[in-house]
Amino acid sequence: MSKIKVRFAPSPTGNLHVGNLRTALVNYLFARRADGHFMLRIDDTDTERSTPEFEASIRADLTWMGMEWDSEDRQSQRLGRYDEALQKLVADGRAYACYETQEELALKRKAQLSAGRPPVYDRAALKLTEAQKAQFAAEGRRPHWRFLLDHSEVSWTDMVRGDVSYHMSSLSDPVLMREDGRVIYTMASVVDDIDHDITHIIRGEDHVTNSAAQIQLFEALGGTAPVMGHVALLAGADGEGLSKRLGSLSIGQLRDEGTEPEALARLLARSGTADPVVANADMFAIIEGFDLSRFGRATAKFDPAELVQVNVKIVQQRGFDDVSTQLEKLSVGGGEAFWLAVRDNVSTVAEAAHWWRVCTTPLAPVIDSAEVAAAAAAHLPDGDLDGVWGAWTKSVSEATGAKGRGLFMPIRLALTGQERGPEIGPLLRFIGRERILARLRGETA
RNA sequence: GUCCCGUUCGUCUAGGGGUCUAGGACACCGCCCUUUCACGGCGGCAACACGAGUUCGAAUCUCGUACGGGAUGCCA
Repeated sequence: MSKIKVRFAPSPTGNLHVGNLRTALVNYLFARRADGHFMLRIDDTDTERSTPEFEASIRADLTWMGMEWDSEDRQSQRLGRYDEALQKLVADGRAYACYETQEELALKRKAQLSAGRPPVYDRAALKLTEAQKAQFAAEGRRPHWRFLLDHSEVSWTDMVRGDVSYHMSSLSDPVLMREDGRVIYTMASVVDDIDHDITHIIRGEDHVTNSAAQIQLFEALGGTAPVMGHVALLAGADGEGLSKRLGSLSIGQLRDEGTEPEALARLLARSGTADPVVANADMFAIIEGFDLSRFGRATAKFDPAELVQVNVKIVQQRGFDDVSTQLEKLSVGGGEAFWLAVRDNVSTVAEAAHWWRVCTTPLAPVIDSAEVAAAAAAHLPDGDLDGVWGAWTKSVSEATGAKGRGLFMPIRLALTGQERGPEIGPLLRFIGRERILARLRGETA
């Protein structure tokens, strides 16, 4: 048994959304789990829509998620191979030239549809005589090429869907090469998978009919089809397809909103399975627990609210070393002590900046109890403010008789202006004596 | 239109004829803990899309209906 090798093959015609990223992640985890090889393949044969910017964005997203690839290739560098493959197919009688224009084909489809028949290509080009083809050539018309499907039943055992079979007669012969000589994904992908020795193809269920046709292509090209796995698609929280709302679930936006990569990975690796989403940032644990056969066949919903919940837990587990660079960028000071003081009260790392501002920039205090505030000001211990919280509040309590919430809430409101937040004690040294006293007097400071 | 696939607590799902008064996780609610919030502990609420059929017995098998997703490109 050769080593397992999978690939993620995005086309740089747009930014990744959670659905795409999930496909990438599933491949990545499958490879890592099996100690296999994870390849990145850039499917850039659609030169009209592919851009270097999208490609850079895709790479950035994968890297951000921690999915290193073991090798990479791009289809635009392998054009010669596709021509060779087409030649072989033509020689073997499995590919044939077609001369219909796109308008003619569209018309044909429409007619079939209104006649209540499936819009399958009628293979009219197969009946063209040599003279007719010569005539087209003389007119300067160039052919596009189709794969001659064997109208049998194709079946395979799918890694997530079990036994699948398709009657190929309900499919159109797929176009392999455009009129202008550019290769179509259907063939390029198969040629690549053969040349790269891909052993398992894992992709979304939107590819099942592709897979059926491609299995015949693999065989026609002298290879055997890899093991297939089609995971159910992800839908938005409302159940609608993800592609319809690219913007709201783009990886870039999630990242900007403070999503931690491990949170996304955790959720994406588990949604569609029965396994609980564990908020643990350990990527190794995610790999260990990954099992493709646990994925269901039903469309899973991706709920951003759940992502937020997982994310909060991941953030609160972050050690200072994990976030120091980010805090620096946010101009949050205070070092490890500050992070430890606030991390249980933030839902994103960026929110630490909020509490840093509360501590270090002027705010309007809320004086809920003038008596407690005055006593607090009077009893604030001299010297280092670290660790004085207990003694300080005790003396304030003795002086005023205030206890519990009645004691702590006025101090919290005076010092932070808010009812909720991190424990006050560890924050004192960051607010500073002067500011504490001023705020207790009700002054904006 | 045609072809695939799907439909179990709010969500992700377990389950493949009797063990299902349907299990788990997350969410939610309550209680406990607590010097805010959170964490943690304990408990609770809550689902087999609908209709026929097969069977002694159906969440599980069959058919139909409804709804949803995908495919049906000289996109990937």
